[in-house]
Amino acid sequence: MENKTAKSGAPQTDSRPKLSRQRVLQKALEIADREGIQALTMRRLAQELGVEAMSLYYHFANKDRLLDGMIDLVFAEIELPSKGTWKSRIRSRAISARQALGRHHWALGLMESRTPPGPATLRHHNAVLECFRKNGFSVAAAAHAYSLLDSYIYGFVLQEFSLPFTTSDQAGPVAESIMAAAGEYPYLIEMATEHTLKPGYSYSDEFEIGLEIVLDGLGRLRDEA
Amino acid sequence: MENKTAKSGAPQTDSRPKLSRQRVLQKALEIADREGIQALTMRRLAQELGVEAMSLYYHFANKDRLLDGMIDLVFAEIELPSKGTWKSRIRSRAISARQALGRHHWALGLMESRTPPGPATLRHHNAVLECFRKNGFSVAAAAHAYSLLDSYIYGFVLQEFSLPFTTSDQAGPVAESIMAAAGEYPYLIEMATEHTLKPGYSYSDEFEIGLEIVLDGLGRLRDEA
DNA sequence: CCCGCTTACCTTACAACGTAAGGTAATGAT
DNA sequence: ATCATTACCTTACGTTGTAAGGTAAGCGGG
Repeated sequence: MENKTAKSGAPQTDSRPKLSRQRVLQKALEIADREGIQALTMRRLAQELGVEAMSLYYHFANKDRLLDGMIDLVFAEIELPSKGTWKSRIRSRAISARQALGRHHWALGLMESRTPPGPATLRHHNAVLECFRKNGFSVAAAAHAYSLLDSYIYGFVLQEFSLPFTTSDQAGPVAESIMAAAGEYPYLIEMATEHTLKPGYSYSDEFEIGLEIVLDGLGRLRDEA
Repeated sequence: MENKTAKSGAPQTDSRPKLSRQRVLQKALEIADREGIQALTMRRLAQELGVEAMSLYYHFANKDRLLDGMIDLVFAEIELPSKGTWKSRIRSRAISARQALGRHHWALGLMESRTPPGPATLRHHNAVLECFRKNGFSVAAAAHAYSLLDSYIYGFVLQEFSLPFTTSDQAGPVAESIMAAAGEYPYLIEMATEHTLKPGYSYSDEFEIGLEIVLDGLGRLRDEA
């Protein structure tokens, strides 16, 4: 016990709580964004909040519930535009979704094995479905559309962050190790030398290209039924 | 030391190694598939292989390298069909990819933060690119096509497994908790009652629907250039 | 005024984790 | 016969999530 002469650290002279669900969640996001999800430990989180680890368990049943809350916060960041054609609205919400998931790229890794979606997530999905349904999509078509669209968004972000590089000028070491096994992968090499390694290339740019193809597909889906 | 009178367990009377990269990786896959990735600990894995935990470190520098190997094994399971039109070949490899990722649905969660791709992964990507390039896709078009296609596949699997249910008859408790917040999410409820909760519905069926839309888009992409 | 309840945080403790450091028995080469 | 290499084991350490229970402050009712 090298912990003060009398009692514990700061005996809570103020009456107001130091912690709150929101404060904890925000700090958790901050740590995960800054140093990766593996750096987010209960002790570390507590420390940055100026409390002890076990205090967090007053606000969250366990770490998984905290992670659930973090995911819901990410979904809350995705904006649902209210103006324009259905296509432009869906497009800008897709771009916003990619940005949000990109800012917190630990989020996708947490999605497997998550419990029931939080309120922000539900509100979000509801709003997107509303956009489809109010613009000529049948219920079935809306289901197909939403599945395709979000699959594309999630998958793209996943690939974007599992890629060892994003822009051509940071591709050095990886490219070399692939080139090392030279003749084995001719088409990979062609792609690298003639496309992805060209100056100015950035995988991020692929997002909107694919998105337009998806949106065209959704339009056709709508007009068929 | 309650560990035998003389020495340790089985003093390795046989000359042949009990362990090998492949044997370890296969058992690791098995455990992760059976009980989830969080059940895959070095001690547990070693135990099921009949050795001690530290023995694994002779074959893998650390746990991350083992996880890398597991991912490469998953990619090795994806078959690359060699017959048919480009569309049918790409389609069946997409279906195969979904199946492989579905059999090992921890794989996607590991993809973030992975080190350079393994040989099976490289061979796989090379083969898919070959299929595009030999069938009228320009280098740029092949890049777009591959990005879109795999984004869709990865994203779909991700959604499929982050969904709390897959078929309509196991949707009970989740549906109820959403219905509880009744008026809040009208379009979510419409979707549920008129589509996803209908008997016979299975989200898995959405995959091929979206896939056809994607494939159509790829065809148009090819023919434009 | 005091007494007990609730709220919000703390202390201690533990089992399980990844793995560093070093040991050892068998095999193969010289 | 010697010695290095291979393949596995023992022990130990620091870190993790969290169970169990403690405590101090504020509040409401008698």
